[in-house]
Amino acid sequence: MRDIAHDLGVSISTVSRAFNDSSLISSETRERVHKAVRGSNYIRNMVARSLAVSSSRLIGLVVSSISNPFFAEIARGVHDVAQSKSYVIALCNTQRRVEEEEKLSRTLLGVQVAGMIFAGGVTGVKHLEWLRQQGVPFVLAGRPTTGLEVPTVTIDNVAVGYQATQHLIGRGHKRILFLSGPSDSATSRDRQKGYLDAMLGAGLPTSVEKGDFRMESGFALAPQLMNTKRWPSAVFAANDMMAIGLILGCTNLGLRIPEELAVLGCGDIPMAELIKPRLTTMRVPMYEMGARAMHLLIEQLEDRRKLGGDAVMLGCELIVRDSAPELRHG
Amino acid sequence: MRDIAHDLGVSISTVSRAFNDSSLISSETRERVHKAVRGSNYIRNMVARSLAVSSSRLIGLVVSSISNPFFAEIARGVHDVAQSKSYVIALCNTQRRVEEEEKLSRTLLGVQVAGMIFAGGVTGVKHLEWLRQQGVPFVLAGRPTTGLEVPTVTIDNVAVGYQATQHLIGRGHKRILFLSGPSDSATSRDRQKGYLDAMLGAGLPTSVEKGDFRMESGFALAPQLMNTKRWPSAVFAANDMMAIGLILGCTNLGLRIPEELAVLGCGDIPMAELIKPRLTTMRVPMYEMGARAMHLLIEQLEDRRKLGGDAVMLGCELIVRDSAPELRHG
DNA sequence: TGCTTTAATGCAATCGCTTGCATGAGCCCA
DNA sequence: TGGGCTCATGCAAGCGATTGCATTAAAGCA
Repeated sequence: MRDIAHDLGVSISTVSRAFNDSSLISSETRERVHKAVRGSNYIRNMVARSLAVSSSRLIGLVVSSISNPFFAEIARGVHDVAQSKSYVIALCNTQRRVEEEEKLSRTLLGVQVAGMIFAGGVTGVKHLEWLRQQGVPFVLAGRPTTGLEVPTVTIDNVAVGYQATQHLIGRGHKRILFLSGPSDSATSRDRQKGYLDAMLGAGLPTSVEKGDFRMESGFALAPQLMNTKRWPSAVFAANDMMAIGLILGCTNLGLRIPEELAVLGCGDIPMAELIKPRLTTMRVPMYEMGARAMHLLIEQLEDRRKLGGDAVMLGCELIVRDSAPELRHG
Repeated sequence: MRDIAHDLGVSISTVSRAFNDSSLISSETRERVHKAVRGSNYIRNMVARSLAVSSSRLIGLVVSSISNPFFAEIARGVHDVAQSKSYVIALCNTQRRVEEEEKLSRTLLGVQVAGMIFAGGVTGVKHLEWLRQQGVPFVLAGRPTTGLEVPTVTIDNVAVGYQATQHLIGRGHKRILFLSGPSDSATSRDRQKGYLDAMLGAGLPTSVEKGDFRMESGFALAPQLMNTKRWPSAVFAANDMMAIGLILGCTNLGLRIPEELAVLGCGDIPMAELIKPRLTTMRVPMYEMGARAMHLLIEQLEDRRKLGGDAVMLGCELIVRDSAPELRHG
């Protein structure tokens, strides 16, 4: 920057002002500076800038498991809008270890991140309170707010469960089983609530089987169903993996899907459209979740008043494929 | 830091030296400082430090598509070793757009990254030369070196193809077909070379079918095979998706796997062990690739002499499952 | 005791950029 | 013509650390 100032015969301040689009500079000079910069291969030192203005354009993104495709999608959403506003993101992977999360927060504060986004993971309220006290804006993506008033973007899982169940009911199914996730999963509980609401609302009998989100529990359900005298005509699984397991299990036993059993999943993971029959499922908009989270953060960053807890809830989209088609089979 | 210095009645320099484990300080003072720091909630400002020492502990990680599980695994590998050496990583996603890659490089240079890792993607030699000229250490992960002498970690795909084919040959297969990827894929070409080497070495006839890495091309191969009078006894597919497509296609047509056709894939994507029969495949160590890349980078960072181009080639591990088992069927 | 050596500390400049304030040039209006 | 304005620019003091050099105190040695 010194060099550029010197070449142009102006002061360093002037060059700096040109960069910052200050109104204290003539547009003519601004142009001269920009031209000179393009001509050189000067790259502005953002570290020095950060120090001077004591705020950076770094955003800390704390993810509980980057190799989980869901979180990778969130990361992509965050990244894309960050980039469009010329923020750069510092990625941290906690692998679900709480200690990591706290240590990483300190590290991120050390590099003076302008804000943070927590996706998944298990940060305690205490930690979040400490964070707020440090004065870093942050937003939570895809996890419940745990009591604290904090900007959050989540999935409305009750609505998801309700909508999915409605689809099945609308196709004439009467006996619909819900295959849940582990009982400590808020996600699963909410989806189950949506399921129950829809069933009770329609005056239908409910029936819940407990799973663990892994494919095996879907697979294991298949023989169990067939031993029942009147098995359900449809199953709504709390996630896609279990739904896929169920499909595989049924196919294995010669039960035809969707003719003899409709299966509806939740998530729309890539595998959903690869399996035969292709899985009908609720698409959870992870990318959008990341993007919205970043937008929320930017709002806070640009307008410090808005430290309040806007909570945005995203809905899901039903993706109708073959395992629970538009028209009822059989 | 000023506060701490003041509280302890020492100078700022002393505190700084305590942090840096300088030998110019008594161990007693060092302890006093550290204790005081633990007591306060002071967090060292790494931005200021970076400016002063003109080097940061930020590593730029440029990935061509973070939502691709392969790259996510690389990212995890990079992240883990970075974290263990207290580097923090700045993630950039290019979505395969070359312009992005160059713009992002500038951004990363602007935040004074200590080094960069490029995973996947398509950076041209020109850009790499420019980067080197800028004096930033960098390493390439999972892409060919394109002529320039640059530290790189890649998969030895020729060896992979050879090893996979050997496994099939060792199980008594004589007619083995290779299902290739698109012809502009160096990865596929190398695996094919390995296949050819192994087959010719064993005096067996070779036969290559052209695919495109997508599941469909595997699926489409199935009927094609069955129309052949003597179909091969085994297929080695250049990636898992095609192998899975092939399995689905065969199952669809009633061809039994592995009894009537053995199938061997490449990649070991999560789906590989979910499909029935579970896919025998070559595991490509993406995580390790990221980790090694980061190690290579750290070497350069800590010892500036080593700007040379160590190229490490990772082998793959054969994961024997059901689609091409240890013992020959049929 | 007096002088050299060594170890521990403080001072102040520096990293590259921002920004409040001072300065000076040109302009308008009385 | 001169005083007040506005506009563009430069000066210099930070931002929060690091670090070469000076300084001081303690210790060693003759």
